[in-house]
Amino acid sequence: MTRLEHDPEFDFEFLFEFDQGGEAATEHYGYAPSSTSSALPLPAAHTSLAAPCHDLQTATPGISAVPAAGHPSGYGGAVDSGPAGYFLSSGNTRPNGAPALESPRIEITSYLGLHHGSSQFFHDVEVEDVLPSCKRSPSTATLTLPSLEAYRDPSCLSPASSLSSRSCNSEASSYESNYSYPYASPQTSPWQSPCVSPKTTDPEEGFPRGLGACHLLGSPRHSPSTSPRTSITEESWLGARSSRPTSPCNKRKYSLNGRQPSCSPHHSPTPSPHGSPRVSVTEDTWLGNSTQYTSSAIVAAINALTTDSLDLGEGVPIKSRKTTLEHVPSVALKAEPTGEELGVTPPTSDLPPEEFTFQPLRKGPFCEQYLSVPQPPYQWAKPKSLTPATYVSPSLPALDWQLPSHSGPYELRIEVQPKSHHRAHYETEGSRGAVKASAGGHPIVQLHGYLENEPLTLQLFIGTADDRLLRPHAFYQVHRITGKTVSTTSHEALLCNTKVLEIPLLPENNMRAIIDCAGILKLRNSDIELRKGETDIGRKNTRVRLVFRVHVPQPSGRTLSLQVASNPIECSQRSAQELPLVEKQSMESCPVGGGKKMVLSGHNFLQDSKVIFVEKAPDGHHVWEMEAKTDRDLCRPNSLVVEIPPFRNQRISSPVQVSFYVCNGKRKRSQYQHFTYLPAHVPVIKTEPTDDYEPTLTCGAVGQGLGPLPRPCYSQQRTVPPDPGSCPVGGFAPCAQRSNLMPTPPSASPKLHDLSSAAYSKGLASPGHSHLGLQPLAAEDPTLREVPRPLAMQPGSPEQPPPALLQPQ
DNA sequence: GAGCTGGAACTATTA
DNA sequence: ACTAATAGTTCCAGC
Repeated sequence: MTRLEHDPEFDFEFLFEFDQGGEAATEHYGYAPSSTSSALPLPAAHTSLAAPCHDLQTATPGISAVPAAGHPSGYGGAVDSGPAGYFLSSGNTRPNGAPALESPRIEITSYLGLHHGSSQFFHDVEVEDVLPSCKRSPSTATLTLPSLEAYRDPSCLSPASSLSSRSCNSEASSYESNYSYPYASPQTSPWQSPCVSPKTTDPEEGFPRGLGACHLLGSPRHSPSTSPRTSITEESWLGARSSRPTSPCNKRKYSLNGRQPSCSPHHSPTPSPHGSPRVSVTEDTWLGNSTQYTSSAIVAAINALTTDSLDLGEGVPIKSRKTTLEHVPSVALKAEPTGEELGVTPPTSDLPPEEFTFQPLRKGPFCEQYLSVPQPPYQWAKPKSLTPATYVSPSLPALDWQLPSHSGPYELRIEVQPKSHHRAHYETEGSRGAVKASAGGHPIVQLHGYLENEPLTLQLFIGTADDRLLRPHAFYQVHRITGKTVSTTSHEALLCNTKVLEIPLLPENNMRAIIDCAGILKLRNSDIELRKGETDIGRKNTRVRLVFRVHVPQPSGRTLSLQVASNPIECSQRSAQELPLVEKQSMESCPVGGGKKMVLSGHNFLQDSKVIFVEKAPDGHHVWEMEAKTDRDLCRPNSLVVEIPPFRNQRISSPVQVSFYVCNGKRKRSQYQHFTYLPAHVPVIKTEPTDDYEPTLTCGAVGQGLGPLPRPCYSQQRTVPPDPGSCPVGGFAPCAQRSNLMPTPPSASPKLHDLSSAAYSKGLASPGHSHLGLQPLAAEDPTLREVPRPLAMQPGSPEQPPPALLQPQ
């Protein structure tokens, strides 16, 4: 097969149509309700993505399970003849403009709530938003965050709540910064978001829409008020701490050593992330300040609540929860009342039927996921403070979706890669600053091909750097850095447990952004691993990537989403100091005979470093291992010259993908790097991924500016099945992630593909599959997570197969 | 004084 | 079960 044959799919893009026309929606999946879109300036539409996007993704599983008569699930939902996907029925819009869901929707299983409670939640919020302002419930102001806090898992909040991150502040600061944001204009503001009601008259109007309101950016931890700190009294703060799960206390015995006097929450050295802001925010303070809060603030608060709920679902570390349980009585008491206080009112008749359907889902499975936690009494539908315009439909791709880095004239490229090492900070620490570039300065990202005058929003989140599909990293979160040294405005958003930094991409800057505002926060493994549904382990899972996304509005009203991931970044202090790291290799392949010299550049190379070539069987075990000769004399801490060993089989007929790693000791090994042995006498096959696009392909958009060597090679980016022919997708070099890194080959003219029904219906057709099949199963369904992914889904594969082909098996 | 950093102590986990 | 090695967290100190 040839790639060309599949180009259309290969290059597929995620085109999200806001359905302004109303019909397109049917063709593309999951889309923003026309109403919403119509009300919002295009730019706004993409800016923030929102939770909604998660809705889709999260919802998918559940939805897909349903016969979905005419209800395409989320993005993939497109059913050829069916009604517009998800929220798209153009003709079926709610009074408020929000598209009405079709009856079948009821079939959505609770599953949605289970893993995507957040989305659901968002959805609810959105729904609420849709409600006329007159219907808003004043009760919003009565939201008793503290109670909710009790449930909240600090860890979940940790990112935001962490003192170190000064989330409270940062959040607040975010808002503040937003105010100052030059592009606050509703029309042009990069922050604009479909989520935010354009009609808002709130003071915060200038503030990045969507971001504040929709995204919760306002993370719960962040006091809605602009000055969280002030609103937090010392007492409340301490109190909050006390509630902290303080995992360390449970584990550590510093007290015994005298190092840490007490584990008492009150004395906890590390202010509980969770605690705090929320808990610390007394009703009084909240209410008191609330007056100054705009609807956005309220939204943020609501979001916070939602976040909590989310946390309960996914984000809340059980450990924390356990702690909470220890205080169950109080918690329960608090929580219950809170719900009451919240004045959560059951969905009223005002709400479209569709929206009601969500109720059960949310409460049921969603909460069940957190068995140990008392169920929050509050109801999702409650928040009604949002303006109609704030309704946001789930339209943007979920964070764990694999998106291309370029499409048509557009290309999102990392002009300057981040350093391969960046010590992440814990919540208990102060910030360790922004991620830097290896040559000094900071990473730079630029969107090429965009000629409009409308600013866009660049999103940044911390993604994984393992061999699986790129997805938000469970143990790391992006941390917004502010200060004199930070020149780039940014805003924090929280999407389903993942912090997203939103940075303006301005035409006057050539759509180029210097990422000097992004730090990395490390969450305690124990907190994350214990949360239900989390299957990833934190131990030795210390590599991340910066993932950038941009949503480009298309003339057609659709939105093109592009994504690019940086080179891996080692975030562990120890690993960074001890483990060898290969950043680049001078060659990607050579004939089976070997003998050629390959230069590795990276870190922590020793004269005693060994380079081991390995061929792995599909099941992971090593079929062949060979130590390559290294030139000790040429060995430098940052470079190593190695002679390619001959492959075990000199008669291969097709390229064979092997791996190699640098070893400094028993357990000090670098990540696997990939290398391809080519048949000795067979001409290089054009389709061989590695060779064709060598220079650019290299990590495509990602690799530039890294040095003399052709390209950085990271295992996760370049994994090619040993035998291309065995690829389930037949010829496609299967690799979702690759797409992010590798530009389309010249021969394959980029085409703007939208996630049309055609493409997605295939993948979505079968119930139970995640939309597009691109979405990491794991993220959605723990059970699926355990299932080994077919090679076709491996990120490292050379090319990204069509969505339809990437379905999990 | 706060934010960054580099180091290292101390605990937890794994081999 | 015990010990050593390794990894994760937290704390300290200097800039």
